[in-house]
Amino acid sequence: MALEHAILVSLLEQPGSGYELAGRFERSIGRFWTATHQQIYRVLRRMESDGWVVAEEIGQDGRPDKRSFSVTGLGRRTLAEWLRAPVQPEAVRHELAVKIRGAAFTDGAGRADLLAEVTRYRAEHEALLATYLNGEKRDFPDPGALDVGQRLQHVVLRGGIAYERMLLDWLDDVLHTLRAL
Amino acid sequence: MALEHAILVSLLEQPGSGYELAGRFERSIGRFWTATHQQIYRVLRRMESDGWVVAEEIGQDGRPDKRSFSVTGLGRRTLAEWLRAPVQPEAVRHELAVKIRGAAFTDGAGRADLLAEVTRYRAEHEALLATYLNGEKRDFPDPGALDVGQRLQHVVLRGGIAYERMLLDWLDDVLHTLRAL
DNA sequence: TAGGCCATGTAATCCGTTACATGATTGC
DNA sequence: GCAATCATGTAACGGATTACATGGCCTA
Repeated sequence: MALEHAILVSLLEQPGSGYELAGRFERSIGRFWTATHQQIYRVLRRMESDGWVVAEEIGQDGRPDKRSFSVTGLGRRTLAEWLRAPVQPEAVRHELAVKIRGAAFTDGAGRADLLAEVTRYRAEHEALLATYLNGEKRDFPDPGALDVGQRLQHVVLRGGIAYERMLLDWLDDVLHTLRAL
Repeated sequence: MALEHAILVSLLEQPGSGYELAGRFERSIGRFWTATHQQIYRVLRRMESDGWVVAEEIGQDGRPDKRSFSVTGLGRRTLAEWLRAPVQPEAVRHELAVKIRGAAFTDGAGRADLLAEVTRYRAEHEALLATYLNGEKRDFPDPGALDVGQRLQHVVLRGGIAYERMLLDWLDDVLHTLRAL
């Protein structure tokens, strides 16, 4: 129910085409809201017909034409209204936790497999933390000299970093627990 | 794609009716996998016709009859197979992060509203942490004397506790950042 | 007597995922 | 020559959400 709003925020930060938005959802915004290009094009069409965004046709040579979207006054007001509404309780879907509790009903081989999988998962998140820390160094080298938008982007990134650190610590706890069974 | 598996784990821990499962998804399992009773009944019907679970009709007086489900051998094997598969990358949906970045495009009143909302959200999660800690004291008073299933349930609960603590710290960071704008 | 709990469902709609489709350009 | 990137879509399916429906019992 909030892909529209994530798109509005992204387009306010920087206007762009559906393709460019899909790229951002793969990178920065994807840290806290995921979407595929199919979803983005569909929602963008609806947002356009509702007057939340307008497209500017940009002819390019050597490249397909693109439609660059910007947020209208109505879109801005719609976002402001949504910002005032309470945060909806989020749908939790933590597959690894289900698997860990499920490990009580497998044999030793199954548990060894889970241990290997947790190790792999941990390495993935260690790499993700490294890219976050890299991005922080690159984008916010001097935290004292940031404008409002950058300070807000930075605090969200710090949330991602805190989450990954917490996750790595907990995965170590999980590995110890599985080894000690 | 894994509600089935969450239900299998829950029914292996303790057989029960659709209604009872819905209650568990509101309480303990809902910490890492949410589902409504409508979803549960639908999936349960499919699982029954696939032979993953069997129902036992229990007539009750003064109460509607209920159908108590247990996991079959096939259900157990299906779960074991799923446990061996890699964890799917999770779909992230962090509405609050979208709102924080969106706050760059509102006025002072909008930001004051967001600050109030973050404060409310923080209180909610403080209460949630308290219930987790309470549950930990109640269900795992002596961590040295637990069977395999309990140790796994405990490590998952510790994950929830670590998450809530991390979240509260980050929300303090967010509140400071919003106040300093 | 009103509201909450036990117990199970149907129907409509919306959202998300997966697969498929097109076509030019640039770099290895 | 092949793969990746840019750029935009359609179609089918399945999962999730929301609303509605039934009905008896128990407690304040």
